[in-house]
Order: sequence, then C-alpha cells, then structure tokens
Amino acid sequence: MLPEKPYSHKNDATKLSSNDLEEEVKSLPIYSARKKLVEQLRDAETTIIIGETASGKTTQIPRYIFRSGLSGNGMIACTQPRRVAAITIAQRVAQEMDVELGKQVGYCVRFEDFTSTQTKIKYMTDGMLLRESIGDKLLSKYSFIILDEAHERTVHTDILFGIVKSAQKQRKLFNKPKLKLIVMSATMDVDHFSRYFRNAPVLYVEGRLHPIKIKYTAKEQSDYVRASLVTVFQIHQDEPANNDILVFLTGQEEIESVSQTIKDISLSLPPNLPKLIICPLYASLPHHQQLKAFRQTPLGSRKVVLSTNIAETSVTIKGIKFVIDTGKVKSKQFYPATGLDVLSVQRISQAQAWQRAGRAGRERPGVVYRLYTEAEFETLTANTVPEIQRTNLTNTLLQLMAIGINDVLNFDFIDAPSKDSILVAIKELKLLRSVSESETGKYTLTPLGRKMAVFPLEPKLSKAILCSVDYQCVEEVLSLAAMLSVDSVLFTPQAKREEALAERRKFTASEGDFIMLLNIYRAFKQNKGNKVWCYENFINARNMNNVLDIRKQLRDLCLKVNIAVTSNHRDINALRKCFSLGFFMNAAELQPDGSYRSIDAHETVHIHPTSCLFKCKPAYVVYRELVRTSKCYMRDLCVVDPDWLYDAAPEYFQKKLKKL
DNA sequence: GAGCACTGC
Repeated sequence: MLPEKPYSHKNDATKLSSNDLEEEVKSLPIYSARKKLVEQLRDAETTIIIGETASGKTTQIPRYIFRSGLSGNGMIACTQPRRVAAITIAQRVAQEMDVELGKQVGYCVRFEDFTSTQTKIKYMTDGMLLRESIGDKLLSKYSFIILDEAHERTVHTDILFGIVKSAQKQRKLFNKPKLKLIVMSATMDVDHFSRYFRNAPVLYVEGRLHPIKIKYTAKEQSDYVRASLVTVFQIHQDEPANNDILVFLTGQEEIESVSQTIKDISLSLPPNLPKLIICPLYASLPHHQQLKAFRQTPLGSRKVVLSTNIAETSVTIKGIKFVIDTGKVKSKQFYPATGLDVLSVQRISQAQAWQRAGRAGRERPGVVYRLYTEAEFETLTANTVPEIQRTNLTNTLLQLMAIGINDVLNFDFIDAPSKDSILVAIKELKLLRSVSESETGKYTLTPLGRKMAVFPLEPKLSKAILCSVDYQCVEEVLSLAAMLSVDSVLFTPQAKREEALAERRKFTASEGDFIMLLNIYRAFKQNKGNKVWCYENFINARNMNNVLDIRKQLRDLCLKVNIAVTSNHRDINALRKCFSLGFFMNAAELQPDGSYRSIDAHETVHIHPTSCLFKCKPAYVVYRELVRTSKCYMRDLCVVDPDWLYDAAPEYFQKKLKKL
C-alpha cells in the first residue's frame, strides 16, 4: 500500500514521469504474483487477502482485475475507512494508469463525487458504499467489491460484510451477475474472516516492511508518562542525530505536558547533543501546527513526535526510526445499561501494539521500545474490540432497517453486539416513533423513520428536522443541526483563554448552548464567513466551513424528500420545541438541592463547566450528550418547558414520573 | 469548576 499523504489535496499529487511510475509499480512485491493472483480471484467468490504495509495491494489489485477483464461490465469498488485515503489512492492509481481522474478511475466521499459514467474503478469510503446500499441492497452496479483495511473493523465495514454476503446470495438466487468480494486486511483476524465467508481462501501478499527490533522493559512501569520521558532521553543520548522518535501517548493534555517537560530538560543537556525538535500531534491541533510533525528533520537535529492514536493509522510520518509505545490508548465505550459514554485510558491490544511497531520500519530497520514487560504483552487481548461492540447502535440500526433488514437482532454480524445494546437502541428508535413493533414482536420502519434515515445525522437530530416542518422553522433547525454535527466551533487557546471567553459572552443565550450556537452561525453568516472575523471572535473557521457543507447537504436532502424549507427567524421557541421533540429522552430536572436528575435513568447529573448555563439553574433542560469523567456531565444544553417534553411523548413521561 | 482519543455519512 502507498504511504498515505494525509494533508495533500486533489491537485498536488506528486508529478512523476511515466517511466519512473512504471518502474515503481513493477518493483512492488505484488507485481511478480499478479498472474497467479488473477487466476485465484477468477475461481473464488470471496477471497481474503492478507498483505503487509507497502505491498501495493490497494493500488494494484483493482487494476489487475480491470485489465484481466474479470470485472466484466460491472464496476470495481474499493472501500477505505478514511476520506483522505480514498482520495489520494484514487489520484495515484489514475496517474499510474495515465488516465484523467474521474474518468476510468474515480473516487466518492461525502461532499465529493469524482466519478463519471466511464468510471470502472471507484475508491470510496466504507460509509459511502453503505449509504448506496440503502437504494440498492444488491449493489447491482458492482461486479467486484473490495473491503480494504478490514482489520480496522469500523462499524461501516462490519455492516458491509453482512450486506455484501447477503447480496452475493441474493444475486445467485435471482440469476443476476455474480458479485465477487475481496476482504483485504493486515495480518490479524485471518481465520475469523475466512470462517465468516464460508471458508474463503486466504492469499498472502508479501510486504516491504523492514525488520523491527522489539524491546520490552525488564520491570512493570507504574508511570508510563515518566517512562516515556526517560526513554526519549536515553535514545537521544545514545543514538546519532536524524533518527527520529515517535511516542504514542493518550491525549492532548498529556502530550502538552510531556512536550513542556522535554523542552525544560533539554536546556540542561550537554551542548554536543543534537537539537531536539518537539512536535505534538493530535486531531484537534490546528492544521498548521500539525504540519510541523511532517516536515523533514534538518541535518544534525532529532525530531520527537508526541502523538495520540492519530499516528497509528490515520497519518504516516516519514523518517521514524524509534517508536515508543506506552501501551495505552484513550477510547470511548458505550454502556447500554446506563446509556452512558465513558471515555477512559485503556490498555491497547496486541494487534495495536504491532500496528504501532510497524510505524518504525517504513524506510529502514527500526526499533520499538515497549514500556511494558513481555509478560504484560502476553496478557493484552489479541484484537481490539470491534467498534460495533463499543458504540451506541441507534443510528446503525436505523440504517440497517432503511436498507431493508428489519430483523436486526438476527442480522449476520461477523461479531454481534450484545443483545442489550441492540434492544436499548430499538427502544430509543421506538420512542422517536421511527420504528414500530407488531403484536408478534416484528419491527418495521415507520414512514417517519424512513425519512429520518435519509439524513446523515444521529436520529434525534433527524427527528428535530422532521418536526420543524410543523413549526415552519426548517431553515433554523438545519443551521443548528449542522452546527451540532461538527467538532466544536469554539476555539479557546490556552494563552488567550480569558480573552476568548470574554468574546464568547456576546453569543451566549439564556436559553442555553443550542441557541448560542445558532447565534454564532447567524453572526458568521452576517460577516460572510470572514476569516479575520472568525479569528477575532475565537471561532474555528475550518469547522464553520464544514458547517456550511453539511447544512447544504441537509437542505438538499430536505428538498429530495419533499420537505418545504420554511423559515421563522424570530420565534426561538419554535426551534426549541423542535429540539425538545428530538431530545426529550435526554431531559433533566432541577432538584431542590440544586443538582439535576436525569428523567430517563434517574441519575444525578451536572451541568458541564464549559456550558454557557454553568452558573444558571433552569428548572428543565435537554442535553446533547452525557459523559462520565469525574462526575456525570451534561454537555450542550437547551432550556425547555416541561410541557413541551410531556407533549413529545406523553406515555413515556407518565411512566417516568410515576417512578419518581 | 472541568479538561474530548479517532473516524464517517
């Protein structure tokens, strides 16, 4: 596979002469095996291909299939978990085949469809293919589907396993053209995939990874942050310059603190040591600061990249010789019993440890320092728990039912989520009146649910949009739904914290964070999306532009399902009522002692200190989400009238209030 | 008075 180029855009693919490209393609390990590969793909309905990094499988296999005529009149889809990967790989393959991007080779990701009627090889996100299956669950356009990076086990890929398997069967049953499937994965989980696909044959493709030396600690480490600091300086003193280090840490705060400590200590190092260049790397770091980690290290210096899991799969940094693996990761887990998301630091799996190790040997032999003992490594779980078993399934089940799979409890999951988790999601969909249950216990999508599934949003937000039709404030609800769909638009740099908070005050609303976000959207529009305005008001311009894209998509979808896009600029209550109808099950009530109690689970909850209502005590609120850290916090609030809640679901509140 | 990892439609 090609090294990802995470931050390049569609026009700056490196220009290589066609001779150079030809040579490069022929030197790929997969090239010599191509004839045999095609023969094997011809015979099998489903094939599992295991290939290490840099084997060329992602770029070359679709070409081999196309050239050999195996794909016939159908298209070849190749899915990726990430947008940038789909885009950059398509660019590369178009260049290699010397065709214009968007003609024979194209890509399709949200907001960008770079394909045409001529497209034969289509790189796309897994979520995009899943969305296509809503319209056509037999995936009739395609003769080959390649599910790449299958070991990452995203919810989308996991669901696609079942959808494609069923499409293969259905097509056979109805005498339609065959659908061939290729599952491409790194080394783990091979037998698991093969068994799920009726003992599909497994092919191995050699990679080009250099040898990696693994070092364990002799003793267990109680403080992995400290251990990582010690290791950085040990390497720094013993190894020549320009041998860069990548350290895996868990989060922003940890990274900033380690960064500061390294800077402090390096002041007192002997002057003959190479200069240290410290590069923090995490997703919420502003773009231009992230770029520092990708710059080539000047001769005689050493780069130390302090990264979250973003460097495990999403981005690749060149020139890394040493990896320091703390063995920890911050991850989010959904607990169906409480309906709570908990974000916490956990131990990684062995598969993740190998993935991290692989980041050291991309250009030359590397070394990994595992900050745990070999015995500890043996106790790590072999594979990461698939996302589908860690997440709230409400949206996923709505999508499944929109595809036409009503018996969600018996869907052919490769690894099924718990029954509790499925039942909790169904209960929520029933409360939103998007799913109905017959007397015999069969679930069906209601007409409302069918419309909700059209929107790429969490069902509570889709519900608010559909309710806004009755209140004639569709435009306003779309704006807020888009604002709630992106990473925070608020930018609070540590150094100018007070100033940022002061600027923000002009947007705050007594009705809560939802209305504050609407105020920001309106001010942004009034200032025509001016970048300087964003900067002066501590608003993240990139995320605001994302809001505009999403809002346009949502508006187009409204028109598609015949929703009249009405507007009611003045009546903020109408807007709040719509969100009450979507979020009524996220309601909390003020208690006499000043705390809040969630109406659904009767838990004591608190207003998050970042909320603009932090110092207020409204009687009733709905919240966007509940997160457990040191306490149970409600984030993103909207003040509501209890009558609105009651009207949203009278039976539900009758039951809940009886219990109080 | 807290402190959010990472994707995707």
